[in-house]
Amino acid sequence: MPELPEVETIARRLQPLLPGKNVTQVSVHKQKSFHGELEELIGSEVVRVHRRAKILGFELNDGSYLATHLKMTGQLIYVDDHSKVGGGHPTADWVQELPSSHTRITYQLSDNATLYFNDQRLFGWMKHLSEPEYMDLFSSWGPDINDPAVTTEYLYQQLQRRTIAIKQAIMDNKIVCGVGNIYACDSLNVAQISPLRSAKTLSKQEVTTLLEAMKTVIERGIELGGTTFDGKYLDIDGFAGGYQDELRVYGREGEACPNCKTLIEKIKIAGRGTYCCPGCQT
DNA sequence: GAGAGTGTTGTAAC
DNA sequence: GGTTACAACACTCT
Repeated sequence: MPELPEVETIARRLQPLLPGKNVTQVSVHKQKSFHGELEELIGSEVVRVHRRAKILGFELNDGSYLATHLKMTGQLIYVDDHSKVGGGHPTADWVQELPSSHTRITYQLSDNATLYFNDQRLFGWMKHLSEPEYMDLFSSWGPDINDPAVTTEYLYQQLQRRTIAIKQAIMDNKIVCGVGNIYACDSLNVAQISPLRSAKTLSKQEVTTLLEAMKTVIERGIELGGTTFDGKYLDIDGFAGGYQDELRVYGREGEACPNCKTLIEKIKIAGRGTYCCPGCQT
């Protein structure tokens, strides 16, 4: 499930690979997954790979952008050169079989490189946008969680206006971007705050603790290359991330809390599975 | 074999 | 404006 660390990992891996390459051919296998005019894309050169919130943007040489949101099951897989067995960029074995039944778009690039957009559940998308259209994607959103603009003061002011559960609040893009279900659960466990607490009841000290926990957990997620569950998130070479081995509470119902050894519970908040410790998260 | 659960986000309704 | 419910979808699990 791509959240900020997963998308950031993809951006960092693609940045040294894509700039300077041209789009030579595009095959859209599922019309729903692609928005824009294909003809305008052919011949474009990738200038830069960029992430904002959970959106990945490829800046092109004409000033337009190819933007993508992976939603829950999207993957971007990069293959250096299918004809070079064992050469070039290393990939998982199954990558050699692409395109698969879940491949929605295939981009042929110069130097025989290929970029596959796979998306099992068809929620994800790729859009070719002008610069203003691209910027407009973010117009109603707050800053990224790892943006220095997200200070205790900022977050505290935002939370003071909300009566919703704190877990829901930190996942709200209008407040702060990039915190998904997995990292929200883990951050609240680090901060020892109950996900059920109404947002406005947090003291300034608790907001400070929570913010630090969120930034630390997200940073650790980036360091380890993201979280892979059931193969739903994969890096550009088809391999899994590493954070799932360090998860504190997410997906660990019935296991001991890393803080106090109380058994972790699974509850539901706003229709989303939520894992927390009834012992130390108050 | 039917039904529920999964997770992100925009939208519509309150 | 905040909050809530739901739709978009395919696949797994009960």
